[in-house]
Amino acid sequence: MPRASRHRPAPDSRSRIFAAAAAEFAARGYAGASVDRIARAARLNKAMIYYHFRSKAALYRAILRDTFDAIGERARAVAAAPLAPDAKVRAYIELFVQAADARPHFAPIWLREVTDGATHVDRDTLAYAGHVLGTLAGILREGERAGRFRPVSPALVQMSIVAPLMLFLVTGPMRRKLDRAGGRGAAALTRAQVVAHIERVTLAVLEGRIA
Amino acid sequence: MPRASRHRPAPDSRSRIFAAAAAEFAARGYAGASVDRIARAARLNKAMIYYHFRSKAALYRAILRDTFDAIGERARAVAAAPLAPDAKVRAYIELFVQAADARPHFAPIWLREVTDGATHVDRDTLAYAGHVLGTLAGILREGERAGRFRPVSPALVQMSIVAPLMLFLVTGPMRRKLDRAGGRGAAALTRAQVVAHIERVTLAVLEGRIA
DNA sequence: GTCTATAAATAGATAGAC
DNA sequence: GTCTATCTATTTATAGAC
Repeated sequence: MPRASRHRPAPDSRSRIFAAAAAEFAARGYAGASVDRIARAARLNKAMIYYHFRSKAALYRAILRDTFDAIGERARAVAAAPLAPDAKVRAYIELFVQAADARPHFAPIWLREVTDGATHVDRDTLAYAGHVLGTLAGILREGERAGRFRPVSPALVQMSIVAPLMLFLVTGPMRRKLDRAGGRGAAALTRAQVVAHIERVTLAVLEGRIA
Repeated sequence: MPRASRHRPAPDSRSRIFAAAAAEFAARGYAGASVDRIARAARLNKAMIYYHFRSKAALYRAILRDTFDAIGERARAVAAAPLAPDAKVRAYIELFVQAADARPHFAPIWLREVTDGATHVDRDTLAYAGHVLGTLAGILREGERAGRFRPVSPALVQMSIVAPLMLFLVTGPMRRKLDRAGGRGAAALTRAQVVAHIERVTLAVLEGRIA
């Protein structure tokens, strides 16, 4: 979590606001989130939020930016690592799993932001998201040149990776309710199952191993 | 779109509210939607909404219910049709594509509802959603018994089908902005491409054709 | 840095005339 | 069925004391 000034230690209040806001935006979405509730969760009052952040929108953008900085950095590291193409793809998938661990609120926030038509993100953060996709495109191109991958649209691959993962992460409560209201074992699905499935399928498609 | 009474023809105002509300909920989510804006879009005033529907929540639930009625009915038809297991799976996938055509606002609304933790749906509609998943489970079991499918978790299959499709449907504006802010061809992805990919991969997994 | 108090706009919902 | 007017609660945001 970044802070306002690099000269002084981060005041505890700012990071408390940051964490409370991430939880609130994740749970209720941008429109549903209340600055008052964020303040209460951070054990502060509203005025302190406006002391640290220009507005509700600026606070929201700071959270999005923070995550994309982290994902973008890791994505570049994966692309630059001395790994075979298939290992890079696996590492690229792992990257999002780890990002979900480190920032559990990112999946719901980003899913909503996308559904909102990307109306609240700033250009810079959007450019960061573009770079992540660009990194995947680079990995795929490398695999093609090495004769290991078939040509597949990077956007399609990205969606096949991220969509099931995000939806799994977000459907926890819903799957439990579904089971309670009819029982079909949807709640028993594990993250490991989903990730293994994504890795297996993605590499099979890229390596042309689908008969 | 259902109406309040089956004895009199549906008043135009009710269906106008229904359509305007679907668009508003899709664009802004439950919390972000404004009853006032829905009324204006329907060329009516707020009071008329409360004349036809008990509350904002009831209006929202009516929209969810309407779609799940339609999907549930089609799902049952697919399961009961005299088709081979692989054809049934293809038809099951098609079902969601057609539902997205008939009700373009369903994908964003359902994606948000799920992200909200399924807090606004009523039990009955949730049970309907459960039946749809149950139908898929039946198709898969039938394929297993016929020796055509390997055993795979129905919830995992459902997620692999619906997640990329929904995310594709919802990311239109976002993908266009992504291309404008860096250009990676994300906007060029077509629905046909996505659906073909989903069908190919789903059947390959079920039929054990992944080496 | 942290607070209370409050402004100003908007929300969902209702009363009651026609 | 359709309207205007309004009640009440909640929203984002700010002023100003400490």
